[in-house]
Amino acid sequence: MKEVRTRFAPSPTGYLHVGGARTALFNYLYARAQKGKFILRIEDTDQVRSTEQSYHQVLDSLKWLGLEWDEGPEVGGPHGPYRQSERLHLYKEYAEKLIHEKKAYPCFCTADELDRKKKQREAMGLPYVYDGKCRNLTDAEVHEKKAAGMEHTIRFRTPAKEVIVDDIVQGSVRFDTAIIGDFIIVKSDGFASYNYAVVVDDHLMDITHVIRGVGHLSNTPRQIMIYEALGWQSPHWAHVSEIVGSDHKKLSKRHGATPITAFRDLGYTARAFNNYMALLGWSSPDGREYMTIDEQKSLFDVARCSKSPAMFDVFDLTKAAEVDLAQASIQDLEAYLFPKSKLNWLSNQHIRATPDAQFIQEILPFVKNSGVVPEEELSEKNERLRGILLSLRVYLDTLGQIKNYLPDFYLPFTPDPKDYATSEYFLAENFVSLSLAFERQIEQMSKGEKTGTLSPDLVKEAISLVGKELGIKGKPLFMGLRLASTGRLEGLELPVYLSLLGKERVITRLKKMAALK
RNA sequence: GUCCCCUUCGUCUAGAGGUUAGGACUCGGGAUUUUCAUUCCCGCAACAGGGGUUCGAUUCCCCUAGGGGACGCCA
Repeated sequence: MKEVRTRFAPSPTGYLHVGGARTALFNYLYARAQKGKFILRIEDTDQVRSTEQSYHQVLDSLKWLGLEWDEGPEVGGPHGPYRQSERLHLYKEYAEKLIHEKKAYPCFCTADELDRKKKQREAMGLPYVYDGKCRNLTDAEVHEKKAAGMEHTIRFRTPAKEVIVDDIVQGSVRFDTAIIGDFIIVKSDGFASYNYAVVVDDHLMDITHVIRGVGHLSNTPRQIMIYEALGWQSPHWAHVSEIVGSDHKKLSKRHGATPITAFRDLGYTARAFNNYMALLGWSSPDGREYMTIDEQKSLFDVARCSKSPAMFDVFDLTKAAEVDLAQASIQDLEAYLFPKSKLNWLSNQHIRATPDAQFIQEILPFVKNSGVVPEEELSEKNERLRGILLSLRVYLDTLGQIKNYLPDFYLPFTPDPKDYATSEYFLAENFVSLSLAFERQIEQMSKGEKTGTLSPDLVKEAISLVGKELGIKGKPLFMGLRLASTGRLEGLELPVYLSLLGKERVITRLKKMAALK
């Protein structure tokens, strides 16, 4: 059987967003599932809008997601070049062939002229189709106009017929070519237009499956006609649903789509993000939702993709309704995230599943970014930091959230009496004696220990001794001590918590809390 | 306006001519955790509406409504 070859073909006219990234993911997963190849091609024939900066941004995003392409920019391959701007000679070659065979023709209509006609039609409420003014120019006329230096485009001579797109996702869809008309395949700047270039490239690159957004479905009959005109075989089509935002509008660069890099900067792992994107429009046969990328690579099938649009339900509209999420800073985006989204749940699951060493390595930049950990302790070898991070990981939906927990372990303790005014454990009569007894026990028991260290076992022992000494047990004992020694009513298991805080900080907190009374 | 597509819990979705319409996230309740989170259990919650076809329709067909997309010398 023929090797499956899929491709992702972004245009470098902006950043990569969820819509495009999910298309890339599907192409990648399908190629992997079929043991085929995944090709990256850059569609930069829009000379006005394509930028080098955008090109790098798109590649960076794909790399972060881990969607490694087998052929394409930077890695090369036997079907190159992989940037359309470097394939101009190919488009020219086949355009000439089409003209020679009278399947395409030069058109000298100006943009202004066309624009005027279009507006007229629209004013009458009619759809615009090219009127075919240049369709039947004689060779002499063409010659003459060219000699006069008139700019021209090349139009495809659309046959009157019905084209059927046989689509893996959408089924059979019929189109009447009368509403398409003769369309431009080469622009007046000599660059191929999308519908033409994509056919030449896909054919020459031996693409077997075109997986893309359903927005392209209505372009497909044009492409099929070109395949036919050139005597080539069409690839298999798979038009997957679009992704819409919480407002039910398609995600696009102009409309609320957040750059992929923003999710990286927020502290989502690529593993979690891919998992979430895979679930947008696709479901695994057994219904499993938490999946590693390897599982996705073996399970993915474009035939299981849904036709109806999927909502990227990650931002809280009640907070972000009037905001342009595409422009928002990371800080702002964080505030607009819906804290209980499925993405966050998946992200938390993936963070927990990450091997320790990898987790530490991945979170370190975010730890650094929090700005509260001293430079000399900012290392994956630092035992205390490792302990803190590993203990805290179950709380994290994103790696970026670590900054909410770190100050407690690294910044000076400054309790505010107001916070405790109504706390039953603080108000308890024995609060101070509990505190004093605990401090004494800790001091006494840790005499022989290394400076600063406080083992969980030692803390456990101290707690029970204090309980016996003062005749307190149960919740009042544990919660009282928790408040007295940490200043908080929630957090890690107390012995672990205090051990990570270290002896000095615990003693300081005990003193400060007791002094508040 | 023309053409195309879509519509199952709030969200992601499974499903199939006969099911108590299933799962996941969220939410509510309970248990465990001497705290919070976790974990576990239980629960709330859906086939857009109207016509057909059929013994039987949420599933097939038509219409309506709503939504989306395409109608470029953008991709």
